[in-house]
Amino acid sequence: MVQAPSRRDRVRAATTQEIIQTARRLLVQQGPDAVSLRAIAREMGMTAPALYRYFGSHEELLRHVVADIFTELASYVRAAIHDAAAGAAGLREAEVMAVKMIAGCRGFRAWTLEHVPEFSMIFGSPLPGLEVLREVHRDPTVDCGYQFGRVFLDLFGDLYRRRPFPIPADDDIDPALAAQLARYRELTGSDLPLGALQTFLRCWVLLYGTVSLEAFGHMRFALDDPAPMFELMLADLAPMIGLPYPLPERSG
Amino acid sequence: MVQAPSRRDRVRAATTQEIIQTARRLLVQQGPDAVSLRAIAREMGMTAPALYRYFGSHEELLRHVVADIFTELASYVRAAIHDAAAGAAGLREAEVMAVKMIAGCRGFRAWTLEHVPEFSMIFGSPLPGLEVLREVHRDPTVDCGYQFGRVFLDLFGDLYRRRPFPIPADDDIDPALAAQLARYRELTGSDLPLGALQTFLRCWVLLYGTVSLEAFGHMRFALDDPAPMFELMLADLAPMIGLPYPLPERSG
DNA sequence: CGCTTTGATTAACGCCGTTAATTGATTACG
DNA sequence: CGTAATCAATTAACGGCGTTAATCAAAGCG
Repeated sequence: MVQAPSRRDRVRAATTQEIIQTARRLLVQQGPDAVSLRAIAREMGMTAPALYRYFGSHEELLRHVVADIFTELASYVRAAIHDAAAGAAGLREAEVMAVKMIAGCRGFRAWTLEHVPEFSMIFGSPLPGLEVLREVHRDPTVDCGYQFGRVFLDLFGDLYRRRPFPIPADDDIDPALAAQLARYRELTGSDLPLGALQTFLRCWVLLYGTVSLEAFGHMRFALDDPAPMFELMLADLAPMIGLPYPLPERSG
Repeated sequence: MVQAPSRRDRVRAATTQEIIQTARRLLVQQGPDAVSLRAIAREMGMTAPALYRYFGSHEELLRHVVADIFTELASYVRAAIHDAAAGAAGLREAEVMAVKMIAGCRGFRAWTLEHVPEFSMIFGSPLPGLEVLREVHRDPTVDCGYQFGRVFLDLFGDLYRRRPFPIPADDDIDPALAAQLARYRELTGSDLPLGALQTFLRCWVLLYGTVSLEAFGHMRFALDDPAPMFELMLADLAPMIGLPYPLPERSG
């Protein structure tokens, strides 16, 4: 049986949240190097060691910040999908699904470009010493990362069930990959065929590559404004999942 | 008229190179946080302020490290392409080109996986305050980045001239993109049509996305070993540039 | 009331980038 | 040759960092 949280625990949780939000504000306003224990404490009218009541280390605090960012990104993308679906009432089902998928991808990009420091924190080079922890402690980062992945996976599954598109047969999938896809399917409790999961991951590679190149500025060697490349990517992505693209748009 | 470098200048350049190599060794052996002026100096039997004779700041030193890494990566990929070409003597021209292109991509991935810290440094989230400098100081980072890009661009151009593949006509390219592609073509002195450059950048997005997802571990939410995804990406990439894939391989 | 727990403090350690002042060696040249 | 200038390095110091230990005041509670 789970105990109801005491008043002190609630205060504690609230303070924890304040710390995370302060850290995010520093991240956004002054860059990643400004997210120091001392700066956060200063900002909150405390001293640095006080934060050790809430987090075991600077790195643990950062992992909670990452988790918070993942959660916000997930709800942002969910909202973008939801809004697009509302705006697409009356269209045929295939088109509604296309609108939702495109909106999810565009939402991901829009959030990223508005939150480059946060994006860097969750999708850039991993914090040193993070990977080892993946399986050890229950890391909030991992759970929230999964939660974000689920937004796209659910949408993708919805699309596949309503409007199945061509996917490779199990026998056409590299056995080494198929085994891992099966594990992933089990992990997520999905009921999609392996081929659909493979296509899902190919889409994720496309989306992540395009958006992170743009966010990190690694396309500036050629382009000042990589926005058209994103649309090109969508044009590549849509036929992979049986969607019409470009859509009949109602607004630019 | 350019003066011959004096003995002192040569010593200076040699020391500069030693510093950069020491920094890289620290990066590889002890991670990005270990690349501090003090640690580098310690490693070289000096004190930290001495390094200011060679670099104006810690960040400037890091930019030179980045440039050095770019240069090494470029020559690694060039060598991989060269070796593959040597091994493909006797095949038909289309197949030779395919072998070279695939070897370049595989070389890029292989180097990355063997040099994850270095890859993170040059292709991860940009160092804070870097982007503003792009146009101001002559930054070695930028030049060496271009030099790396040229490896693939040259190979790509070679391929297109020998075995033209379908590309979009100029009129089918988003005007906003076409203008930038024209600028890029001018910058690089290339003679490729805009459509080929567009295809080139789409390939770069695919390659970068796949490799960086793998290097940064952002695919571990689904796959322990993303290697099969790389081969899938190659299978997507090859038809974009008119190459047969999979190739008749001589060794796994 | 007294004891414990809680949440904070201050002081300190060793690290960092950076600057200023200084020192020793080497070079340049009158 | 001898002296002045230059160069490459040093030491000392500043402020900031993460982290730890010792301390302290208030709250909770028997």
